[in-house]
Amino acid sequence: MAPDDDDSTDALVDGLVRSAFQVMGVLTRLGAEHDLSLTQLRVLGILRDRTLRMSDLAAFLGLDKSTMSGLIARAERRGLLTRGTSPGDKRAVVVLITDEGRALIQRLYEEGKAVLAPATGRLAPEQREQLAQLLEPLLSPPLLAAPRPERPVRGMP
Amino acid sequence: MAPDDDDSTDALVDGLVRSAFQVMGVLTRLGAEHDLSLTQLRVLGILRDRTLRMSDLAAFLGLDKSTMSGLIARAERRGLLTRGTSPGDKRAVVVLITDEGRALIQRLYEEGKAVLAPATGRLAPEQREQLAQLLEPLLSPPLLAAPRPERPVRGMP
DNA sequence: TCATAGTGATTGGTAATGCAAACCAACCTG
DNA sequence: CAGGTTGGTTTGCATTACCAATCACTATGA
Repeated sequence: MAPDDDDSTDALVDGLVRSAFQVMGVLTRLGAEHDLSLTQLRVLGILRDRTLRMSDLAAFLGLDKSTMSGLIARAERRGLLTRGTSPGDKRAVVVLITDEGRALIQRLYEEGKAVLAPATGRLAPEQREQLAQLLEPLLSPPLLAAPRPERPVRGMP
Repeated sequence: MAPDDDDSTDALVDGLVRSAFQVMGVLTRLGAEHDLSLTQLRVLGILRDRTLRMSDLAAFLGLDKSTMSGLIARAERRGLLTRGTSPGDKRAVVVLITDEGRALIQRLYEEGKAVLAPATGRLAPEQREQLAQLLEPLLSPPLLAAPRPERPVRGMP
């Protein structure tokens, strides 16, 4: 059934899942310290260098459109995001990050790096580079639906 | 401030965070198909080869003890877990996985491997092995609190 | 030994998250 | 321009998660 049902895949999946939970744990804790849920944190990360419409954002996050409304509303109420109307389509709502939101996510990113430093520091710089490169192929075509990005994507998804 | 404030760390953190979100997306979707939340899925994964008390489980997951009660109650209602009393301490409640729970998490693990196969398959077996090995140092001493494990931990955390 | 402090778990209250269904508004197609 | 589609919001519901308070049992010390 599985095309690569060997030990190397087992060990890899195991490591990926464990590292994912570890990273999520860090992000959850870090976000909580700033009253940000994981999803809100992610929204800010996505919008840091992009502007998306509600439905694109929903597709990106794998969430229902209706979920977005409340999510964006709360973030907007806190001044982290703003709603704007799309010039081309009067129905569409584009979500923009505010300066305050940008500052917050930037700060969180720095904090995240610092928290992960004890872990990443266990690798030599060449190893870090190698690890990042090995992860790349796993990320390129996302397994989950992503909206048509206007430009190549970089940074926290 | 950060001890390794270089490009290799930036790229690595970026890759780790993105892969984490990707993995979580897969697990969330997979779990949802079986009416399992991410946390429930994780609980099953943890208890697959272990038996823990409520508070240990809470510490492991980084959640409040009170959160566990409802979580375990729902899983118990579905027949995936059972509560038992600790022999040594009559206050303590140990949580055990049932055969049904074990079968479910095993099935999910297989499905997870299958879903991730297109991604992991982009790497050659040696690369997979190498990636798993590079991840290992990041995982060994967890950044978040973990309960005193009675025996070395393996498998989905 | 027995009162008291501490630990393990549950309960009740509140907020956030997420889905589904119903809905309105704007677009698009014939 | 009528009918269908798409983009968002609203409402209702279950789950998740926290905190504070509570109950049950354990452990401690006078």
